[in-house]
Amino acid sequence: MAERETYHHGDLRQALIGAALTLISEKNVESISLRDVARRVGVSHAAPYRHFADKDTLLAAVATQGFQLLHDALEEAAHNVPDHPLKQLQDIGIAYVHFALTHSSHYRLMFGAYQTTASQQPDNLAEAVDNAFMVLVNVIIRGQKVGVMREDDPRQLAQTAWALVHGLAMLLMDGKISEMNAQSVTSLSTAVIKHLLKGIASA
Amino acid sequence: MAERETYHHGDLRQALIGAALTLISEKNVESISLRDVARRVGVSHAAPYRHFADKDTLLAAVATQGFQLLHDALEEAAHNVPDHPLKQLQDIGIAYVHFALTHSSHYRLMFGAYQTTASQQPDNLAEAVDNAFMVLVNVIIRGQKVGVMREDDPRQLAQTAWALVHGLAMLLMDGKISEMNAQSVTSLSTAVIKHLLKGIASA
DNA sequence: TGTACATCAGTGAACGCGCGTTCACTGATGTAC
DNA sequence: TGTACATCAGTGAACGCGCGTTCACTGATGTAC
Repeated sequence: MAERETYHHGDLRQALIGAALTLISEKNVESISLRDVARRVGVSHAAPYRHFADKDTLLAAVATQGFQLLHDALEEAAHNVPDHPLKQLQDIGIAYVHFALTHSSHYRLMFGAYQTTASQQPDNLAEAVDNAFMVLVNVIIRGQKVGVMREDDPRQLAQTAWALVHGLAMLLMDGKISEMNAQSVTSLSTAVIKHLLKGIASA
Repeated sequence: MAERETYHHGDLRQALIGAALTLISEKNVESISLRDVARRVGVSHAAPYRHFADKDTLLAAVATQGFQLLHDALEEAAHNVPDHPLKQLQDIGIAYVHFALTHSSHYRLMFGAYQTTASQQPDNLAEAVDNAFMVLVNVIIRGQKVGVMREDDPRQLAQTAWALVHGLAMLLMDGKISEMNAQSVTSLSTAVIKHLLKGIASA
């Protein structure tokens, strides 16, 4: 597609990741092919093999980038009310669901089944996942220090919160929960998260 | 594979669904093909078209059957302590996660992305989904009547619980939450669900 | 500044593959008389 | 009880397809002297 004046691309690696991302936002993850991605960049379909061992490795890189974006989105949400951990946790949750729904195809890739079986699982993927997760954990630890959250294992509380927003996002994406009664996704998320917060807040 | 003595199969429709289920339990959903399924039953690869419009329709039938199984598993869990809605809700949640993890490939199909885009969405799929969901709703309504649960919208409380267990099951299946510290899935599920229950129980 | 050479990035043809779906067919079954 | 015929289930060849990956290659780049 794109025209190149030089024989060498310059930064084909990043370009391929970017193209994969664009394609993912256009159609669903399963139906994008390595050849599609190469076409998009305007490069022969064998060229990607100079930068990625195989298709899965490229997709893993895209997934890694997704977790970095997610991390940034959560961090940003956390910075709005830095002194109110409970509200912070709520905002992070809402931002989480919002991110998932506005990047649904990317999000699906990040959590896709094949990731588990992928031949090459780059270490920075696991690291990126953990970074995003730690945003939750840290807010909870702060909440406990300030005395507004229960003194349970903070990682387990974070896993609970994660499970809730992940599940909500997925059910919405897959159409299993329909936003009936003209209820917006945000207000539904808010309500759902508040139920959990009642369980997390110290009595 | 299987030998047939008669030209006509008898109940090819059910046999195909069954074979698809077996294949799904052996490998992941994306990699099973219609031809695989037909081979398994010992029938030509064109034969399924006498019973299903296309591949998606067959898979939708398999998904529907999955939701019926899930419904039965949840009902069974609910019947153990019929007079204690909070405990009941907890048991249902644990049973839910257990079902998902012991039928992971089937479960993935039930919630798969393609379901949303499927050409033929049989009405009994939506019905089966709703039946399973109603197990949750009904327990909550009973809990409210008995006065042990908050008086929020029961459907929304049920959606919250659903999101939690769905998310937990998915994160575990996808290896995003690892059962570290030799903590069993059941004890993790129990702990996670208890956090939510604190939010749902009436103060 | 110029040249030789190693290294690396991208090419394009080719491989083998299995898929979903269609089609004209044939074998089996049931029903009306 | 026997026959004619419509209906339906399953067959097997064929279609067109795009995929992931490999390979020997060529064009570009940088570095040592």
